[in-house]
Amino acid sequence: MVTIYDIAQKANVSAMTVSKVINNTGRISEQTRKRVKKVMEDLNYIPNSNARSLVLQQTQILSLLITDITNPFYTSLARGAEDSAKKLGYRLLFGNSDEDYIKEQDYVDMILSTRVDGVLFAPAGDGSLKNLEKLRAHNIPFVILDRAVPGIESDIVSGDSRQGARNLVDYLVSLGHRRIALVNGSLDVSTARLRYEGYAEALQLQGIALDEDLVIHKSYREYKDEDQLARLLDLPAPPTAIFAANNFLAVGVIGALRKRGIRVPEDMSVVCFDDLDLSSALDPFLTVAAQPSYQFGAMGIQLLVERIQGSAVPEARKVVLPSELIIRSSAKTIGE
Amino acid sequence: MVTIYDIAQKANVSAMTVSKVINNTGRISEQTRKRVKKVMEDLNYIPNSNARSLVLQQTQILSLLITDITNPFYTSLARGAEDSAKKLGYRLLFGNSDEDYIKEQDYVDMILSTRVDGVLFAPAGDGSLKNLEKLRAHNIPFVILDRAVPGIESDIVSGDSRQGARNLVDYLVSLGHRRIALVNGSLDVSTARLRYEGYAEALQLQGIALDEDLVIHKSYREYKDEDQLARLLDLPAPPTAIFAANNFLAVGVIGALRKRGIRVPEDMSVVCFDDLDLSSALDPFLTVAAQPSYQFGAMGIQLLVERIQGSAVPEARKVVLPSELIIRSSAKTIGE
DNA sequence: TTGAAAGCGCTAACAT
DNA sequence: ATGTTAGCGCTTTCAA
Repeated sequence: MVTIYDIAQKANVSAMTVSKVINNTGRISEQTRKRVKKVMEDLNYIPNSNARSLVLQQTQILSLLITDITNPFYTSLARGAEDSAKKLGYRLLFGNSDEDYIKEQDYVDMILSTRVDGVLFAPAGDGSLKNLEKLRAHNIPFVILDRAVPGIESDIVSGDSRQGARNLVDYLVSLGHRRIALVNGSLDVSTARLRYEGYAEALQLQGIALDEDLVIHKSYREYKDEDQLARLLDLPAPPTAIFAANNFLAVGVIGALRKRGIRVPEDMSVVCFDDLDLSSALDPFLTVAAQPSYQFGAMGIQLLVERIQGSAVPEARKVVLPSELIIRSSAKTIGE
Repeated sequence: MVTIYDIAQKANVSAMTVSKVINNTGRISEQTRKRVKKVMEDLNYIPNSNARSLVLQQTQILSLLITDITNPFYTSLARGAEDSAKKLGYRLLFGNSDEDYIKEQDYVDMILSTRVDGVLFAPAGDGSLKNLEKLRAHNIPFVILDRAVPGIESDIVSGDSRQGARNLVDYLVSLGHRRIALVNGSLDVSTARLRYEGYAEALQLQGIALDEDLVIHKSYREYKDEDQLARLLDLPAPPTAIFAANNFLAVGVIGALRKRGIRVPEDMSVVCFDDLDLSSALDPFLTVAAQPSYQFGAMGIQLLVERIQGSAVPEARKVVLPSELIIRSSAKTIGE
């Protein structure tokens, strides 16, 4: 491998001079600089960033940990993070926890040993607490994405789950629905709790009694489980509308409904949190509370880098990105 | 930061002994091992992988470079790569070139300076040649994904674009179509060339003259450009079916068709290469030649690690993953 | 303007 | 079974 010493020798200077040329530090005569640069090109020299990191005590690497790479919400978020990181001169080390605390922990260990400069962390849920505490114990700056974790104070970029849920339920009520089911994520996850709260609040404000029989808590990823849904539909007074707490659950719900011959929206209205990606453009069908996922990533990196570089950054900044109600055709006026 | 020296001191041993405990090398008495381990835990010690990489001359990092993180094909591929890398003890450094040679080059430089052990490289197109040559010049093992690049001999995992295209066209012909348009990617990309060839071959075998007026070459990502499509539809004898060379182009085509009030499949049949993701489960609509994208990634990592670790690996292994024709409802018998 | 020396955290090779 | 030495490629400090 070509090192600065190879360059130094060929250019008849010291390694130190080469280093200065590379980093544009110190005073170097124009002549020397040119000569060194020439040799670097001739020899195809590429600095070894491991050696650099070792002495500098910083890597210029940021880590992004998400929970589900197949979900367009996170894909788009990743894109925002990547663009932003690139712009700011950082590399992105990428991890996918699959909503699994163990996998998440493995990634935390990897992150720690890589000595990344900071972490953009989308927690799997409340159980992420000890993983985040570990990062903190090692003084790695991090910004939390999407889901708050009780017990951790930090910068966080999140959506407004409560408000988004209320908008969705309000909308359904405005269509005449009163038996509205909630197919929720696990209560172990802050956004699921907030969506549940928003759902409950909206109902209360509309003077509709909350019926716990109409509420299912599963996981954001268990969109294929149809048993619980069956129970919902076999109720003496089944719902006329379903609010799915995320996009995947909505897809699962609709799939299961169709299997039973229940048409959406004719026989059942369905709305959800989070949009689907481009392919839904084929059939702009789902009525959703869409979140600005790209912004989650871009903004997250920005906060993170500010915290890494900035001296006087306020503690625990909370950025809340609003969701947008996009009315399409998966919900309709009741009884029409 | 806690180093092996801190551990060594607390445990009353030398740094070397600590190193041996960490790596399970050399002979260490059970007693010493226990004591050292205890101290490591007490001090929350995490090895510095940069220092390790520097002396070992290997990083245990693999790089994955894809061209479009928003495309489910690559997302799924990334997931396969990630799972596989994790299983084999490698970290994954992730890059997205956006089908852009310049961005791709930036990533190559980053990869080089990180001294990754190997690269899984999905090229943007033929112009990736010099980027791949650069990797080769620096002796970084790589495996190419999806698109062959003329001038580069290497391990490669690709689909069977020619055969997939033929299947799709044959299917359309079997439905009675004879004026079949091709909305293709750029001829700068091997898969686009092969899909074009497959298209042409299928037509010829069916005794249908190829009409270049029915062929459009754009880019795999330009799914929103409607001008060229308009030209196609305004032809004296417009097509009755369209073969889109990838999923995004199909979405664009269908969107544009609908804007003009042309229904799919009633007025126009549409098929494409590559499936959409889960969200298409909502409306299993598109008839596609689906590729096993997860396998692309998983298999790619496997070949890559074999090449990195293995001594006697044959040169330039070519793995071809077949596509599967999935017939849904975006194409129908002509005139029915 | 340039360079020598020391050290970042770790491990291979070689003692003891 | 354990320790000493040297060095991976780079930069900081200080001296020339």
